[in-house]
Amino acid sequence: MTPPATRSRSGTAALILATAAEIIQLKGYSGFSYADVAAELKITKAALHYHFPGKAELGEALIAAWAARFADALAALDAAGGPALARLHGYIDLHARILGKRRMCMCGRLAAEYQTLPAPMRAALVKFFDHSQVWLEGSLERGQSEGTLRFASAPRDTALLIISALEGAMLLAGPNGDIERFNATVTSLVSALHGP
Amino acid sequence: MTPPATRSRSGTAALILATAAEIIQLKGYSGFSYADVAAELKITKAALHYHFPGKAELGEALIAAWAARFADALAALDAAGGPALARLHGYIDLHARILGKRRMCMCGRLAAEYQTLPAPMRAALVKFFDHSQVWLEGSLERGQSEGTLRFASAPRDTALLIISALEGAMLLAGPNGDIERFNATVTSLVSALHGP
DNA sequence: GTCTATAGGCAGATAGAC
DNA sequence: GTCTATCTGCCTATAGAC
Repeated sequence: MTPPATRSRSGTAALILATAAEIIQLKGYSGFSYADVAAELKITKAALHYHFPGKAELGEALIAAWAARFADALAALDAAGGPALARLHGYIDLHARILGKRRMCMCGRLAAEYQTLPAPMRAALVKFFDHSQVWLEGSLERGQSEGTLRFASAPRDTALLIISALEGAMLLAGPNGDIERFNATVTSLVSALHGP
Repeated sequence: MTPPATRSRSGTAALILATAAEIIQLKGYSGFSYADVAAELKITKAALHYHFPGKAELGEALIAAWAARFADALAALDAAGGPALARLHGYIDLHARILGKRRMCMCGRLAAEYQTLPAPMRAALVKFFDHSQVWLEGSLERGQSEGTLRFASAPRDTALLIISALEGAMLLAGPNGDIERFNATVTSLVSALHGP
């Protein structure tokens, strides 16, 4: 049995990834430091450099781990094989769960810093969002042929709208702290995809 | 005649605000420094501290100036007195124009960093987004009674959806660099508010 | 208003002992 | 694998001359 990518590293490396992800969701890439992670794990900065040579490499590994977890979640929704509307709600719930922990999507948070990120991190981010878009596009096409979803624009453009709305809603939930606002936005989005 | 808030400061202060806004849109609040602004304006950091005592105060002034410009633009749309759909397109165009300069909404960019911002900046951000929401809500109600806009959820929730989608679309335009993606997202959004 | 000079702190990173 | 110790550089901010 091949272990998942996230666990192919040593135990400490996995702890570092988990801790760094939390801190990045809070402070962003430019705002977090090896010192933050080291203090949280009660090890030294030098130990971090043993596992990840530099901040850029840690950043890459973080996106890769996040993307892998997200891909697993989408694959689980595929395996469940429900109707398109259920898949859509499953996708939305992935985001709602993150917000429930009072954080935002790590990749959305990093996307805000895109212009200042090292090239490998940029590429990984683009790949992450592309994957979501393709998955959603498939679900939307299915919903359209089932007749359970109604939308006027192309499935691809509608997928972009869904991703944008969810990431944007998480962005605005910060300033309000208010999950109710996120839910209201999502309800509005879903009803727009139902058609009247 | 009372000069507008943005120009009540000296010429240098206005230059600092304009330059700092550009840099913050690129690097964010935690990523930008007095050194960046000073270098761009070819003055010293100490001169900046004369006009704005610290980074937090500069940050506050930046949001205030941005909000004032945005409010002026919305007031101009009010004065134009067009139909609801035109108001909506006007609101969207404000964002498209920013993206056309390869930047994103400064307040959206700052919202991503909300958790690490000083309290006065947080409060100013909340106020900014609330103002947009109220303005949109009014436009949506008008469109609904005119019959030019059709949407199933409450005007307030639909306003939240619009703001979220636009901010999210700008967020995702970074990773793609691609204005076409933004436009596709917006088209999808508008068609969802037309009803079929 | 703008400058030089500098303080004090934290960043990312490395060398080498254990 | 983890540590101590240290380097270099940039950060925010201040004092005081011009």
